[in-house]
Amino acid sequence: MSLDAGGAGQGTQRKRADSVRNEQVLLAAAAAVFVASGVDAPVREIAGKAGVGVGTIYRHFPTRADLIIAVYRHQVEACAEAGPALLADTKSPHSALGQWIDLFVEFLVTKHGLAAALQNDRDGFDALHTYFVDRLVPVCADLLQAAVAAGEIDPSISAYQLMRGVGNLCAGDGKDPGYDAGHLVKLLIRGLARPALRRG
Amino acid sequence: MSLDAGGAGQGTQRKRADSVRNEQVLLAAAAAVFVASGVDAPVREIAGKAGVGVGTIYRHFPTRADLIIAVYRHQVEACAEAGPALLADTKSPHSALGQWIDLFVEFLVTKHGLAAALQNDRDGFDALHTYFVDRLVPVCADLLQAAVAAGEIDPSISAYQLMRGVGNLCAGDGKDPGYDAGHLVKLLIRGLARPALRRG
DNA sequence: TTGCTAAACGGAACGACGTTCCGTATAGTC
DNA sequence: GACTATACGGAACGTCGTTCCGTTTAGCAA
Repeated sequence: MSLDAGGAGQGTQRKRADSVRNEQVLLAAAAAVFVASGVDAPVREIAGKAGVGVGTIYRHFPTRADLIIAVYRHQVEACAEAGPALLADTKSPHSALGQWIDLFVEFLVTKHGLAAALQNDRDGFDALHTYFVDRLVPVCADLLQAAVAAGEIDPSISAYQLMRGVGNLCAGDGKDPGYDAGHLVKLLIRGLARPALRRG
Repeated sequence: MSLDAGGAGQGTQRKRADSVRNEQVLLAAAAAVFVASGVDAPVREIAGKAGVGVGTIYRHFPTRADLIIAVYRHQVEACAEAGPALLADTKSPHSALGQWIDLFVEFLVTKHGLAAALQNDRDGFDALHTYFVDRLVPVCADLLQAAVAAGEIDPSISAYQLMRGVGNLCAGDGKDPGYDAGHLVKLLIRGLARPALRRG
C-alpha cells in the first residue's frame, strides 16, 4: 500500500539494484501472463516467465492478491502515462485513442481478476476502483477532446461512458470461445469516427 | 444433466438403496455446508458432514461443479415445493411468505457460488438461471397473491421484483462482516405488510 | 582489487486442495 | 447361505499457494 515510489528519501533503506530490477521484471511478466493465461495463472508460471524463483515473487509481493494489486496499479499508471505519449507521437488523435483503448482492454483482464482476488476485501477493491477511475477518465477525456478538436470524431460521448462501454464489452471475455471482446471494441472505436473518415 | 428422477423405468438400471440414500444425504450435507462455510468449502468437509468418504461424493457427482449444480437444482425444487406447504400450514400468508423468503435466502448462497463454479460454461449457467426463474417466480407469486387476498399486504410489488430485490440484497453477503443481508431482507418483508398490521 | 556482510536469490519442502484409484464391504438375488 | 454386481472408504496423486533456508551477490570500505 506504499505510495512511495522508491525515492531515496532519508530514513528509508536504499534498495539493491537487482531487487528494483526484479520487481519491474516481475510486474511486466505477471501482466503478460495474466493477459495470456488469465489471472488464475499459477505463480510458478509467472516466476518462469520472469526468470526468477518463486521465493523472489513472495519477497516482493507477500501474497498472490498483493501481486495482482501491484500489477493493477502498475497498469493504471502505464495506461495513464501512455495517453499523452500516444497523442504526441501521432498526427491522428483518433488513432491514438484506438491504441490507447487497446492498452486499456489488456488492462481490464487484470481488473476483472481483481474482484475474485479481493473477495474478502471489498473496501480495498472499492479504493482501487476509484483510484482507477480518477486516474484514467481524465486521460481518456483528453484523447477524446483532441480527436474532437481535430474534427475526427463527434463530441457525442463522455470519457466515462466510453470506458464503461468498453469495460462492459470485455466482461466475461476469454470464457466463451465464440466471443471476441477485442474485435467489438475495435468496431466501437471505429464507429466513433465522423462519417467522412470512416474507413478500415 | 439427467432429468429422470430415479424412477424404475425400463432399461434404466435399478439403483441400490444405499446409493439413493447417500445421494440425498450428500445433497443435504452439501447444502448445509455451503450455507455455513460458503461454496468454497472443501469437498472433505462435505464428506465428513455427510458421514461418507470422498470417493462416494465423486461417484455421485463427477466434479465439484456437478455437486454445486445438483445442490442448486435440489434447492430450487425444495424451495418450490415449500411454498404451497407453508401456505397450507399457516393462517397468515404474510408469515408464510416470510418463511419462504428465508429459504430463498439460504438458497441464494448456493446460487451465488454457482457463477464462480461455472466460469467456463456460461450457457449452462444461463440454462439453470432460467430454470430457476421459471420454477420459483410462480411460487412466490402465489404466496404474494394469498397475502394480498388475506388483506395482509398491498399488491404493490410483483413476485419477480421482490425476488430480484432480495437477490440483490444478498449479493456479496458474507464477505463484509458489517453487512447482514438476512436482516435487511426481514425488514423488507416486514415493510410489505399493510400499516395496520405492521408490528414486530 | 579484495574482503566483508546485509540483502536478495532460487527452488525444495510443506500443507491443503480437487480428483483418482483400488481393495473392501454390502445390497440384491437365487 | 452363497454369489456377484454395485457402491463404499480413504490412501494416494498431482497441483496449487506459501514458507523456509542454504547459497549467491550488490554495495561498500580498506
